[in-house]
Amino acid sequence: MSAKIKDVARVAGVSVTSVSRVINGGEHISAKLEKKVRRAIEELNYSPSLIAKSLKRNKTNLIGVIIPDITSNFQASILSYIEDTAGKKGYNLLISNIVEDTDKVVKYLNIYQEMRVDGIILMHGKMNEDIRTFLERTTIPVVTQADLGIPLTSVHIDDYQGAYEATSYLVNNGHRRIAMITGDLRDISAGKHRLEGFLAACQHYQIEVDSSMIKYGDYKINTGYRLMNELLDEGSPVQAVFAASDEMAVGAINCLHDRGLSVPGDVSVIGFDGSQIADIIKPALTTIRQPIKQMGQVTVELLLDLIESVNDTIDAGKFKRVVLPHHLHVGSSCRKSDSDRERN
Amino acid sequence: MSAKIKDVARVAGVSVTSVSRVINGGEHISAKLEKKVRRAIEELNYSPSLIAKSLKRNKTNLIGVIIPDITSNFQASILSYIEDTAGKKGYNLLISNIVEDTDKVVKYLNIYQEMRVDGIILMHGKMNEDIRTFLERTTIPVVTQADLGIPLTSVHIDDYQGAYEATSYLVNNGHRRIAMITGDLRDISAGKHRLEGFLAACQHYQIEVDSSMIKYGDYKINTGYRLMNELLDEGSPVQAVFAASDEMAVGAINCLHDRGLSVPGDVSVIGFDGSQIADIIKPALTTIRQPIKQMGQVTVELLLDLIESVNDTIDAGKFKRVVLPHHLHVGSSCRKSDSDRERN
DNA sequence: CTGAAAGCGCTTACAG
DNA sequence: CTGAAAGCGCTTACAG
Repeated sequence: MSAKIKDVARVAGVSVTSVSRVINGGEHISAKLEKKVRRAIEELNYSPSLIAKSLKRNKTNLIGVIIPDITSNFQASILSYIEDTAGKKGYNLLISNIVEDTDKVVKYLNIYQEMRVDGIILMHGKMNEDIRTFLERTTIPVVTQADLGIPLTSVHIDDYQGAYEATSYLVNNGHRRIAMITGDLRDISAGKHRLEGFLAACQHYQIEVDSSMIKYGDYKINTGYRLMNELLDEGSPVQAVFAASDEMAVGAINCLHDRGLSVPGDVSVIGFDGSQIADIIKPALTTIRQPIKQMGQVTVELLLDLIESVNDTIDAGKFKRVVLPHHLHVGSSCRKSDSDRERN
Repeated sequence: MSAKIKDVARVAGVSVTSVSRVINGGEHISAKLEKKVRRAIEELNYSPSLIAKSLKRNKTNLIGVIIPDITSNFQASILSYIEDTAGKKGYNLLISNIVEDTDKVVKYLNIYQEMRVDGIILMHGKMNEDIRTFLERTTIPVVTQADLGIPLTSVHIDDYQGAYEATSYLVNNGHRRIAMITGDLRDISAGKHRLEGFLAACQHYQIEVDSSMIKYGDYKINTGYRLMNELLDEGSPVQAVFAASDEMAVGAINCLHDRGLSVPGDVSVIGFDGSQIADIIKPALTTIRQPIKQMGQVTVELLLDLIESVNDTIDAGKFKRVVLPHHLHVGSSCRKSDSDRERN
């Protein structure tokens, strides 16, 4: 139905080789020939098939992205920078929203493989055997935004350290009964490291933390609300809560408000991520800010490096771990004590 | 480097035709042959090329989606339902985030055309000549979530009516000085219709509205904040504000708070969309709720109908306009008067 | 039930 | 500077 390169060649009265050359540029061609071809393209409203081109060139300019939850503002923001950076380099994004369901990952990875994407970006932090097997076997360049315990190029912050700092901040402002609303146990990267950072800080400051003070969530607002409720119902009174995501922190704050407790008057709340939601909520959320823009950009840049060096035997098997800086952003959701002698 | 169908055929000792048949199913093949092929596939870790398959079958199972701003929770939510519905039907999404920059649209539409996507979803509401020309020429099925003034299948709510209801709600609760923070003038769908609905309601209730009471924005939080500031600085005191998006409403509320004004004590604020942000903000936002899940699902269903009927001459040229129901969701961001005799 | 061969729409050595 | 022809990795009539 639509015109092919052959049709253009016929109408222009030249060979398909020449048509291909004027479209792709590079080689020298006479102005006269070019004009004829351009006219024919215009006349036929010709649009070259990237599918045929991809098959021939063995390159699709496609990047597959696995994202845990696109409705998370933090993740959507990273994705927007990934899209922007990739788009400027001529790459398009194939996106799979796994809704935190790890079982879907392998299914999509296989589709990416069959689509012959040039590279894959993994934003999730959970693992299973199928994923591991796929990643070990594939020859497609991969960059992950988590520490999956596999020799893979990755870019992320130091989650352990971030959690340690968040907890220390609470301690240094006079809190002793600190609860944590953490991530999924199966999240072996951010989730695991943030919990470990919390526990390490508690140990350092000789703060007792029993299991009733730790609730496992999934980074979502509603979960933060529900777990805060459990915390208030079950345990001894808490002075502060460290949530492993801003969204759970917001859920916790809303729960506290609904139960007539003031933040930070009665309970301090600190979040993690530094997404937009932290700024719009009242009180403004104190949180660990991740460098969102940089994470998106660096991820794509590293992936493109891998894609372009895929034939260099020199770089074969090399991978990088990039740890980006985070920082504590102080809002108004934590009570401040005057005696914070040990800040930072 | 990786195995082709030819390799599988060689290892299995059969023809490529047979390999293709066991992979795609459908035709009858002997159990013995199938076993040989399966074993070879396993042995070679063979992954069929969807690129080659697409070229041959003239079908990519790709859907291109143009999204104005993926960091908007409302849009991201719709996208997640689009992704889910499409994924279940075996389609993958190619996503382009245009960051509200209409000039990017045609660029991406052309890429979609070259990628031979099976269908296109348009989430934006702005138009220009290039977009119009493309849409009139293309043979690719398109579904839009706006009324672009072109014979195209579309699914959206009645924005005019929604805005009319929102404004009426404010009036019926005793407000007379009502400002509107609306969308971009170039948004000829939602933006235009919501403004018209507002103006019509004002006229109906004989409410005077001068141009200083209307501010043009872009649906984002920061813009809502800035425009609310302008409203307070310039004009006579407002009693209520109708924002054309929840995000701008939240920005307006934060601005009011920062200036020491109470919502809804001093000023009522009503939003539009019914995204998650409406629920998490304090006070809970009164807003016009759009059926987000349904919008995503119906959009994909209609697009798949178009894709599958593309060869039916009977359906050629037919298009549908689907108008989905919205409803007023009452939160706590609007002052309620006892004398609301005319409540809808 | 199975296979040889043409063809999908391009690109790219190779030759002139 | 230009073109004929092979080939990218599949699918699918057609024949047996």
